[in-house]
Amino acid sequence: MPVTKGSTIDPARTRATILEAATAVLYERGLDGIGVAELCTRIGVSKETLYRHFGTKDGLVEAMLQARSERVTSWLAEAAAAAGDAPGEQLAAVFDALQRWYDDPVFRGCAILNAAAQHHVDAVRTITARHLGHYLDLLTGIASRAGAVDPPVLGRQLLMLVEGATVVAAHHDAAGAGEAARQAALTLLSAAARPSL
Amino acid sequence: MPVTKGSTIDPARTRATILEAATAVLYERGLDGIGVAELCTRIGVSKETLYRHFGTKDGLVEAMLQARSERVTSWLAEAAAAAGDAPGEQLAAVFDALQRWYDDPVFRGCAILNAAAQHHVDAVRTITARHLGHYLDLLTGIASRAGAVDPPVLGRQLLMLVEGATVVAAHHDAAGAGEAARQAALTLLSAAARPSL
DNA sequence: GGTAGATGGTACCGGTCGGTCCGATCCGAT
DNA sequence: ATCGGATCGGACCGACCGGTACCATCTACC
Repeated sequence: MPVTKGSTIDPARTRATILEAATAVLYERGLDGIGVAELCTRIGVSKETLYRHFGTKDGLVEAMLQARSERVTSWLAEAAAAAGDAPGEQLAAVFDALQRWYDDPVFRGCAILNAAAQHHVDAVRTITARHLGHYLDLLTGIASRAGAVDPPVLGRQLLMLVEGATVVAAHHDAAGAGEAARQAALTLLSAAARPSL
Repeated sequence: MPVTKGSTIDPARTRATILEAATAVLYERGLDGIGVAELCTRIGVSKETLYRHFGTKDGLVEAMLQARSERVTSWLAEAAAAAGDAPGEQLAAVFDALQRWYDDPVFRGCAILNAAAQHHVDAVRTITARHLGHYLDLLTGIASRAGAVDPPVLGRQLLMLVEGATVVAAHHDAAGAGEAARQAALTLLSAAARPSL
């Protein structure tokens, strides 16, 4: 957790290190749950360095949420891709990946949605909307390849299952949330692909 | 018992007024987005009165979330009950009620989940879990009366749709979120009630 | 009219907030 | 050997935080 500055003074590396450590601490404590001073001691960096890299606390938050969105989105997309070409398999893989996330002891819900729930800054709302948009694209693609009658609608319903499962896992009971959502998702997928049955 | 009434101006009414006004302001601004001083001027009450009724800011927050949970839960239950005895109709009524909520210009997601996303206090987490539990009871009851093979599982899946629709409506696009979720819910209900088809 | 509780208004408290600044130190390149 | 950028550690700032104290005022009941 302390700054592991390799052999070089490398601003880019310092920035990345701050980002990674700050993400963990702010996720655990909440954006307003820790001040900049304590945050800096926890991640082992001076206030001046943090402010030189990110300007303001809000700047750090935005950079961190943006990075988190990209990481999580590609992580889900890769989980789907690794499951092969069958849309049903890809969808199941997405929810299996989510369940693994829910089982992480530090899981506290989606960091981006948590941030949007408390921070009214426009930049955060923009990042959040785009984040959900990326999820929607992934799920709509699966719906489309499954031959759904109305892929955008099914994609949206699957997005609701993803987000709903995350909320339930975070605030009610994480055990089996991913599996329950996966089963519901596959039911919707089948019904949409063969509406006559 | 004749005693007790030493009161004069009606503290209970004052308390209720504070609770109602504070709910609106804190929902709009976020729990940490406004200080007690400004909050008091906004709701037209002195700090001393507020602190005498609720002890601390956290006390106010907890009382407010508890009241909100009860109001919203009974509101949804009544919407379902008003739809008659058919489980499918009741379920549809729930999502129709949600869509009306989403269409409110001040809609910013579920106040209770928003609070839980930022506040790590145990009392808030407890209120949130219980709140979701009440939703779950309502939906599991519908699932059961619909003859679902496994009412608890279907109830949980329906809960995910409710919460997912709320998240999507709050942070992505409110238009038609309730309708999309309703359609998905009815599909799940049909599939669970007649698994052989 | 007297009295007691409820309230408003306001000054005040210690602490913490986000953010700035400066000197000392470290490091890689020259 | 030296120099310049990156970093650290901490002092410092004004503003605001949640919370308390005090007092004048108001209102309902006697």
